[in-house]
Order: sequence, then C-alpha cells, then structure tokens
Amino acid sequence: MPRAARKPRFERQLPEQRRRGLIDATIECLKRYGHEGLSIRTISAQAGVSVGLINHHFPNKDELIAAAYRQFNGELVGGMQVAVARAANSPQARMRAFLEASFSPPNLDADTLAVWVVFWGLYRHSRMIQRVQRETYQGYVRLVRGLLTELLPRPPRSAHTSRSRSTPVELRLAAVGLTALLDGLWLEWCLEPGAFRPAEAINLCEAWIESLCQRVGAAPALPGMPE
Amino acid sequence: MPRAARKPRFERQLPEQRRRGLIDATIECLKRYGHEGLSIRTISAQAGVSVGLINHHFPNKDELIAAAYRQFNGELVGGMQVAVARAANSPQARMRAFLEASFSPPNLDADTLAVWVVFWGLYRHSRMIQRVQRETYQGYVRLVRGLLTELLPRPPRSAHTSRSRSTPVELRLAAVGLTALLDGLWLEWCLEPGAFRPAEAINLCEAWIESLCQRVGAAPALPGMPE
DNA sequence: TCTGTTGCTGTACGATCGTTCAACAAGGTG
DNA sequence: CACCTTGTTGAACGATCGTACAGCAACAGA
Repeated sequence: MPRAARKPRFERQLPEQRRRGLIDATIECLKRYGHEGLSIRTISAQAGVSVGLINHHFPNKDELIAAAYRQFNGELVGGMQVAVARAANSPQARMRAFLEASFSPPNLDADTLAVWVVFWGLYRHSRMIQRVQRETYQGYVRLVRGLLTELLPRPPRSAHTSRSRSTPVELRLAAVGLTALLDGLWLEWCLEPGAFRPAEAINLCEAWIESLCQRVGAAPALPGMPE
Repeated sequence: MPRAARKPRFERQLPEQRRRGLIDATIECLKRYGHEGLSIRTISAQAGVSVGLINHHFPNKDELIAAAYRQFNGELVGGMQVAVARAANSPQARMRAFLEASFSPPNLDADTLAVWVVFWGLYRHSRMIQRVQRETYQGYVRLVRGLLTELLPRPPRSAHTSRSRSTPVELRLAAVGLTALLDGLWLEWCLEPGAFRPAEAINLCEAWIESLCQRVGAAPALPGMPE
C-alpha cells in the first residue's frame, strides 16, 4: 500500500487554538440556529470535531458558552474602542465615530443582535453569564461615559456649591439614556430592519446628545428634578 | 367503603378554561426557569395536570408557546391602553400616563422583562412567534404613534410646500426613537435594576419628547421642564 | 341508575441531550 | 526506528425531551 497516500484522520492543535475554534463554532451555531444551536453535537459538527472533544477542552457546556459570551462581547467592545481611537481628536468626532461604529457592521447586524438576545435570555439563570457580563460590559460603559464626559460642557462656574456635585449624577443619567437608546434601536432594527435606516438611528442619537448639551449648557440640570 | 369520602382524581374543565390555565402555567415557568422552563413536563407540573393533556388542547408545544406569547403581549398592551384611556383628556396627561404605566409594574418587572427576552430569542427562528409579534405589536405601535401625533404640534404654516410632507417622516422617526428609548431602558433596568430609578427613566423619556417638540416647531413644552 | 361523551391520565416510544471513558493515533523526542 | 505524551475519537450511558395512544373516569342527560 502506498504510504504517501495516507492522510491523517485528524490534526492535533494546540489547546489554545482548539479552544478558539470551538468558541467560534459556538457563536456560528448561535447565529444559525439560535438557542437550539447550543448543543454539544451541533457545535462539534460545526467545528469539525468529535463530540468528546469539547469536554476535553472545557469542563462542561456552560463554561464553553460563557467563554463564547466573553469573546463575543470582548470583540465588539474592542472594535468600538478601536473605532473611537482612530477618530479625529475632538470630542464631537469621537462621539460621531462611536455612533457610526454602533450602527454599522459588525455591530448592526441581524446575526449579532440575535446572538446577543439569546445571551440576554440566559443571563438571569446563569451565574457564569452574569459574571462575564459584569466583566466585559464595564469596558463598554467606561467608553460611553468617557465620550460623554469630554463632550458635555462643564456646568457654569457660578454654580459651585451644591450644584457642582450634582453633575456626575446627571452624567450617569445621560449615559444611561444614551446606552438605552442605542440598545433599543439595535433591538428595533433587529425585529424589523425596514423600519428605519442606520443613518437615521445615528441622527436620533445625535439629537439626543445635542439636547443634552443644551440642557447642561443653558441650565445646569438634566431632567432630574424640576426646580 | 364510604362513598361520601370518595374524591375525584381530577376535575374536568371546559377547553377554554383549561387552555387558559396551561398558558398561564407556561408564562409562570418562563418567569421561574427561563428558557429551560419551556418543557412539556415542567409546564404540566406547574399547571397540575398530566403530561398528555397539553397535546390534547394544543397540537404541539410551539403552538402553546405562541399562544402564551399572544396572551402575554396582549395583556401588557391592553394594560397600557387602559392606563392611557383613564388619564386626563390632554395630550400631555395621556403621554404622562403612558410613561408611568411603562415604568411601573407589571411592565417594569424583572420577571416580565425576562419573559420578553426569551420570546425575543425565539423570534428569529419561529414563524409562529413572528406572526404573533406582528399581530400584537402593531397595537402598541399604534398607541405610541397616536400619543405622539396629538402631542407634537403641527409644523408652522409658513412652510407648506415640501416641508409639510416631511412631517409624517419625522413622526415615524419620533415613534421609533421613543419606543427604542423605552425598550432600552427596560432592558437596562432588567440587567442592572440598581442603575437608575423608574422615575428617572420617565424623566429621560419626557426630556426626549420635549426635545422633539422643540425640533418640530418651537411650541408647547411639557410641564416641569426648563425652557 | 344507566349510558354516552370526552376531558384526562399515564405509560411507552424514539430521538436527542450532556457527559464519561477506554482506546486510538498524531507528532515530537530520543 | 521505537517510544511517549497527549490531543482526539466515538461508542455508550442515563436522563430528559416531545409526542402518541389506549384506557380510565368525571359528569351531564336520559
């Protein structure tokens, strides 16, 4: 028998590479089949390996899912940070870059949003997902908060006693509102992609931010309390 | 043997009542166990019936889930409509009632949002869920759009050529943005209930609406806002 | 009290789930 | 070349899944 024709039945890989491949397959299955794609056999078939290999690299299925969620979140947040870092060095340009990155691929992608929703569905009943969420989401929150901090003007110096201490509180609300608007637009676009165009979403967010600037600048109070 | 002590092993119910009970049990299981609660045995145990009964009243599991989604959406949308109808007869008061209903139970409830997220996760890969979504969500969209229509002032008469036709477009975007803000705040509050208070969410939404009013025509502002 | 309808039970079945593990083999090392 | 380490396979296990169905029994009407 010709020994040159023999081909290895499989290829050994370094654990790090194989883990990465399994995580990628997990996310791909999630995109294709939703929550039902999260089975060992579906994932291993997608990765082109046998069923037993997953438990060789991950203690159990939940850990694989958590690792997938970590990578998924990390790459998206990382992409946003890169987009912002590449922007021109002005607060407006940086915010604009952030919004444009938010509403263009890979962020504004039906697959991406579908994956995200499945993870959200797991959130409440999985300690592991909660932990990953806490670890990765704070990078995103810091990014948004930083963009808003440099964008919103300082309150007038005349208000320097109790008013000045109210600003960080209002900044918190501003960040809450902006991320809510972003998340909500993502969701809406996912459920009905024809309802609006990405550019319109950007305009909505910029209108929100502009009204914030007007409030902070003109009167040093955000919609917290009517005085 | 004492015939008076004999107790029926089960109680027959009208199909309509039994179906309702099974649907309620389905939603309760979703609240308690998330996506994993959607099993025939879990639901039938919650409803206090045998495993076979579900397939007696529903052709299959997916139809039961779709029915549960229909009732779940219908009750929430109906509650909102009632809250708006009960409000004082001014656009501002009606919108205020809508927002207050949005950010108080049973809408702003961690269980409610958790159930919603699971349904969202099923959306992409279930024709039935998509159909129910289309049927029930349009009532909600009509409600929001109606509230905005009566709230936003007509554009100034001076602009009567191409400007006048741009108004419905802006109304569409206004509704998109408002529902996005609502959905996003729901989601954020669900993921981290301590991040903000419901009253703050209402204020954020009212700030959004007010800035819309200013854009469309510099006219009536909501009460409680610095001009 | 008897009878018919039918809501309801509960076992059974095949499919699929996550996980285990003994055996295999790829590829570096001597 | 033989050897060893270990990444990898794939059968097997018990549990659980959705569904089917034959029979039981509740309850109304005669």
